[in-house]
Amino acid sequence: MASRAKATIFDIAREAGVSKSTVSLVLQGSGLIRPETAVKVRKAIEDVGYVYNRGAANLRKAHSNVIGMVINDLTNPFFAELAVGMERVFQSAGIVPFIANTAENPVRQEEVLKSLMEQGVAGLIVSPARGTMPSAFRRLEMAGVPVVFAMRRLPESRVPVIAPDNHRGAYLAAAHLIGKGHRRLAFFGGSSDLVVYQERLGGFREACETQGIAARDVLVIEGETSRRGGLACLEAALAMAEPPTAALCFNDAVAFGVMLALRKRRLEPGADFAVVGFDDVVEAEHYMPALTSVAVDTAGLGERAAHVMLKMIQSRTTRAEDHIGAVNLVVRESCGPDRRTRNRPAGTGGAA
Amino acid sequence: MASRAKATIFDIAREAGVSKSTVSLVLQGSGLIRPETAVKVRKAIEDVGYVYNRGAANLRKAHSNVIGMVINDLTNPFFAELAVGMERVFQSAGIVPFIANTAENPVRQEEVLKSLMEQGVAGLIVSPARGTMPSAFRRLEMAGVPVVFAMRRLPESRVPVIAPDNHRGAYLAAAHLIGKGHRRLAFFGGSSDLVVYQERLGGFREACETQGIAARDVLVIEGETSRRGGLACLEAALAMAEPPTAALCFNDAVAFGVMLALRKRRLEPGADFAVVGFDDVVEAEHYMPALTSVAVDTAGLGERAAHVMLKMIQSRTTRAEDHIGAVNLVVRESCGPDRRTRNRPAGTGGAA
DNA sequence: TTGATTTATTGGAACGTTCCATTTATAGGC
DNA sequence: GCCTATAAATGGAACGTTCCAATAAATCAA
Repeated sequence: MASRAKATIFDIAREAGVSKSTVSLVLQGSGLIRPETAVKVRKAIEDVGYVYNRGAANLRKAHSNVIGMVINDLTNPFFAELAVGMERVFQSAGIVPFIANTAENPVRQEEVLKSLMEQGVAGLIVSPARGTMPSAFRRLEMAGVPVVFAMRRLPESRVPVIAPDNHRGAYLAAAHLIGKGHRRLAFFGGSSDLVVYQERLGGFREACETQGIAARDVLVIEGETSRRGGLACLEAALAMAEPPTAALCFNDAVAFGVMLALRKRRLEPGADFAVVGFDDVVEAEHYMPALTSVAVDTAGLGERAAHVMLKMIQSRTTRAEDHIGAVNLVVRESCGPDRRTRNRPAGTGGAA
Repeated sequence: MASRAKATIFDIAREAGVSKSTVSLVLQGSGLIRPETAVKVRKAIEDVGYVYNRGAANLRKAHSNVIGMVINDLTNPFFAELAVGMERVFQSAGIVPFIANTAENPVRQEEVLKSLMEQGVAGLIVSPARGTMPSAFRRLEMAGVPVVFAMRRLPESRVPVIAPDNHRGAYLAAAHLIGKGHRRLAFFGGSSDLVVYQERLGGFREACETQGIAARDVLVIEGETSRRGGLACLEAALAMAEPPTAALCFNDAVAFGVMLALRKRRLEPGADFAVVGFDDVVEAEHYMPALTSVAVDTAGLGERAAHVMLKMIQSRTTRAEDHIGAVNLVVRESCGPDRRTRNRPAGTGGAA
């Protein structure tokens, strides 16, 4: 019952009447030991309540089986979905990934990375915090620990990236809006220190140019990538002289904020102002109205990142190909046609 | 640039022209070494790109500084909030907690716990997966690892629990509904194999009895604790002969599902059917209509759990007091009066 | 100067594994 | 029976730390 000092491989060796080496072999499932012996040993392990000391083992083995996942914002359901995808593949490889949150704080991130390294992780999947210095991952690189960036990338870094095709996603979304007759468009939320932001905004701009929207008719408002940020963006936009009639949001959280702000002003998202999100989190489908959003196959990206990581570890390299995931626009109910265009054809009722 | 074999304490000793012991002392911030020596050593550490091997250290030190958090459903924002609270206090103690997800799967949970133990965690904060066998934590207990249950408890277990006052919360919510004139009440979602469920349902029932609601007028429908579950519950309820006019939901996710189902049927949550959630996740406030919910101070509970854990580790005990957190009902817009009652006083308009 | 005290530094033995090189037991070939 | 081949089990050294006991250097009291 009560536990004296922790049991070691020696204790169980004595218990089973074999040598420590034999126990070690059993622990590793070696085929060298006689089945009956193995059984005997396993019983002793059970009886004594032995717990394997991976730290000690790693001292010799050089490679642990711990993989860390460093996330910039645990409260964003998006990252939970990403984690779930990763876990699926790690689980089947017998690995338990450890998740750590940096809360979008580079200093905290530094601590987290340090701790993970000290723990002797075999590899790291990271969504870097905003404002991460390029140097932040130097230590990892020096130590030869495989690192994969998921969703976000750093300006100049040779770390492989698994991310969706942000440019294309934004392009599709903007084109959709324009196709619906909107002529004054906005891009809401995010900030320019994020590479993702550049990419999404780039796609948005390209669509506008290609489809003949004048530069002065596109409004870009940076802001927090949260509901609150979206709310602020919409308020700012509607305060302008000639406000936009549609917006592509940096992500779904921003879009939800925008819809909320519209409701507060007794405007109907979709009918009165079109909004498109990005990421297509599960809530998007369940919103009222359901949010049109760029689906990035989050869980799939997570799986992909995990696979790449596994391969890197296996081939003990620190390099790998980037992977840009396909995206597609999921059209739901959050963007009707521009009202001005809409009034010309048959008058459709008001309530959605 | 390229990294040869990992640098050890010996390498940096040679580099700095001191002994390994001195380096070790510096690493631990001992006051015994001369400041200038310490500086010299620290420089060498930097130059060589040394990373501390905590596994090796733990071999001697017996106590690591790793704390694990085992969560049953990472995709529920509720748990992210809990984690954030914990992280706040661990961070100030210089500890990086590792989070692992069990996805509500007892088998996976077993693996996760095993892995964490092997890693030599100093303590574990756990929200056990549904269907966890009481024996699942025996090993931990045998090994003397401090464990705290957060939010959920196991039927018979001496592990300290940090949880909200579920009974009281449910009581308050039900009383609120009854006070609004509702006479046919439902309890939606959750399943009876969860202790939390028993507690919440108990509070609900007590309120009904106390306030004179006949037993045959209270409807209990178990279901998934997710949006989807809520949807199903509402459908089932409305299909009955004399459907309820209000529901307390097991948690906010269920409540969101219920509201969604109402909308699908062109019913207005609040006006046509009252719904109350439980947990008061951040989204509750931002829903349309804003969800009345039982606030449990999730982050506060997380902080509390972390503090208890720290204290247990410090006093090397495996026992601690339970902590039942205060709750309060946050009234928003998701529950108007019973329609029948409402028609009697002055006619208030329809739209909320 | 000498010894006692304090201050800095150091060597060596653990810690719990793995893995290589051996040893011991078992079987096979002749 | 003896030698060899195969199978099964073992002892010892190593892994990178910590910590104790011991040493070396500096300071002080006489």
